[in-house]
Amino acid sequence: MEDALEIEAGLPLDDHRPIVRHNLHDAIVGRIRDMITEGVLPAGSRVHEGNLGRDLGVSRTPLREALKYLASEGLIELSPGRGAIVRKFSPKDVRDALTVLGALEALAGRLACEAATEADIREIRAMHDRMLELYARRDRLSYFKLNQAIHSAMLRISRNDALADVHGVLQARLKRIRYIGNEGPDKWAGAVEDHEAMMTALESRDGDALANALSRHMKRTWERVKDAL
Amino acid sequence: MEDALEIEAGLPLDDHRPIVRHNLHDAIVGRIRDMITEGVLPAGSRVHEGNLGRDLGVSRTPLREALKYLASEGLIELSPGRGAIVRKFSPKDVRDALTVLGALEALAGRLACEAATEADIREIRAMHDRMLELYARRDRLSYFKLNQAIHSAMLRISRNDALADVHGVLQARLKRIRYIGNEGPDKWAGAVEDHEAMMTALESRDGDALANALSRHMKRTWERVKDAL
DNA sequence: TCGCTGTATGCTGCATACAGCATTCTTGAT
DNA sequence: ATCAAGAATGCTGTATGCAGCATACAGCGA
Repeated sequence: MEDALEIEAGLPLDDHRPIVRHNLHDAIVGRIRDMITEGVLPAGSRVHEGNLGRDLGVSRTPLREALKYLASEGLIELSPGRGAIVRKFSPKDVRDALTVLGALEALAGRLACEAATEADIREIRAMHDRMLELYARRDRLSYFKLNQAIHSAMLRISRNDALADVHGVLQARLKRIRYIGNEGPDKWAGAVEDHEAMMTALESRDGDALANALSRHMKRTWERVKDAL
Repeated sequence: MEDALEIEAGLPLDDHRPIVRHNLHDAIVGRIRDMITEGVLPAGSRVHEGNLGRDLGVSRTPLREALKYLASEGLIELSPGRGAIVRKFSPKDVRDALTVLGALEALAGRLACEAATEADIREIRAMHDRMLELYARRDRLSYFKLNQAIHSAMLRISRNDALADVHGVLQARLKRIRYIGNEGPDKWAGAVEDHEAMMTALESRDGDALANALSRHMKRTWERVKDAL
C-alpha cells in the first residue's frame, strides 16, 4: 500500500532484467505498475502475455495472475478471448476519480484531526518542511515523491484502513497522469500554498479547515492536469 | 458492477453443480463471491485450491486467477506459500468501511441531484414504492435485494464511474455482514424512514438534504449491524 | 474495385505435470 | 511423558503443452 502510492523515481527504464524470485506475484504486479507509470506500457496498448513474460523472465501463468489482479484494480482491461490492454482513462474518468479523491481526502482530514497523535503531526510537518526545501531547489521529481508520501501519510494517520485502501486504488490509476503532468511555476506555487494551508489546519486540528484545504487542493489538481489530456 | 451489488437471492446452496463454460473467469469470481456471502466459505477459513476446484469443476489455473482477482478486491487474503483464506473483517473494519461508504454515498447524492434525469428519478421512485410494498409484506429477502438495488441505482445516476467502482468494492466486502444481519422491526422501520427522506430529497433535487439522509442512513446501518459482530 | 469468404497464423484459455516448501506425524532420546 | 528431530504427506507455485478462438490476409466473385 505504502509502496503503491510512491513514485519509484526515475527508474532507468531498462525493464529487461529478470525479476527477483522471492514473492514473485507482488514483484510482477509492482513491475507492471511501474511500466504503466513510466509509459513503457502505454495506455491502450495490448499486453502480450508471451512477450512480456519473456521480457520479465517469468512464464505466462504467474503473469496472467498478476494481470487479473491489476484488472481488479482497474489498471488493466480484460476482453475475454482477446487478452489484456492497458486501461485508457478519458478526461472524464480522471475528473471523476479526482472528485472522489477529493471527498476521500476530505474525510481523511477530518478523521486525522481526531485520530492523529502529536508524533504523527510532527512527522508530517517534517516531511512538509523537507518538501519546501525541494520546492526552493526546484527538484521536481523528489518534490513529487515527497508530495505523494505526504498525502499517503495523511491517509495513514486517519486510522481508517478501508479509506486508505480505496484511496490507494484511485491514486494508482492517476499515477501515470500525474507522472507526465509537468505543470508550470505558477501552478506549482499554488500547490505549495495549498499544502501550507493543510499543515496549518492539521496542526491546529481544525477538521473542517483541513477538509476544505484538501478539497481545494484536489480541485486545483484537476486544473493542473486537465490540459495534458 | 450491477451484479456485484445484488444479492443473488436464496441460492439453494448446492454449490456443487459444474460452472458454465462461457466466460469462466467471471463465473468463478461470481460463484466464490456468492459462496462467501452465503457462508459456504466462512470468514477466516482456508480456501483449498484442489478441493474447491474439484467442487466447481474447473482446474486450479483459472481458480487461482479468480482468487488473485478477489484478493485485489479485499475479499480474499493471500499468504505467500500458505495459500488463501477468506478475509475476516473486524468490527473496526466494518465501521471504517461504513464510514467511507457514508461519505461516498453522500457525494453520490449530491452529484445525482445535479446529473440525474427525470426518468432516472422516476425509476428510483418506482423501486422505492415496490420496496415499501415488500416492507408491508415483511418480505425480508426481496426487500433486501431491492434495497441494495436502490443504493446501486443512486450510484449509477450520479454518473461517476470511479465513485461507483470504489463503492462497489466496499459494498462487496460488507455483503456477508449484511446478509446475516437480521435486525428487529424497530430498526427496520428506521431504515424505511431514512429511505423516505432520501426519496423526498432526490425528487426535490436537494443535494445537501440527500447527502445528509444517506449519511444518516449509513450511521444507522452501523447501529444495526454492530451487535452482530 | 470492393466485398466476402476461406484459410492460416498466432494468441488466449485451460489443464496438467513437476518442483519446492510448509505442516504434521512419527520416532527416538532425555 | 515430553520434546525435538526427521521423514512423509500434501499443498502451493510455476512451467509447459494443447485446444479453441480471434484476427488478418489472400483469393475469388460480383
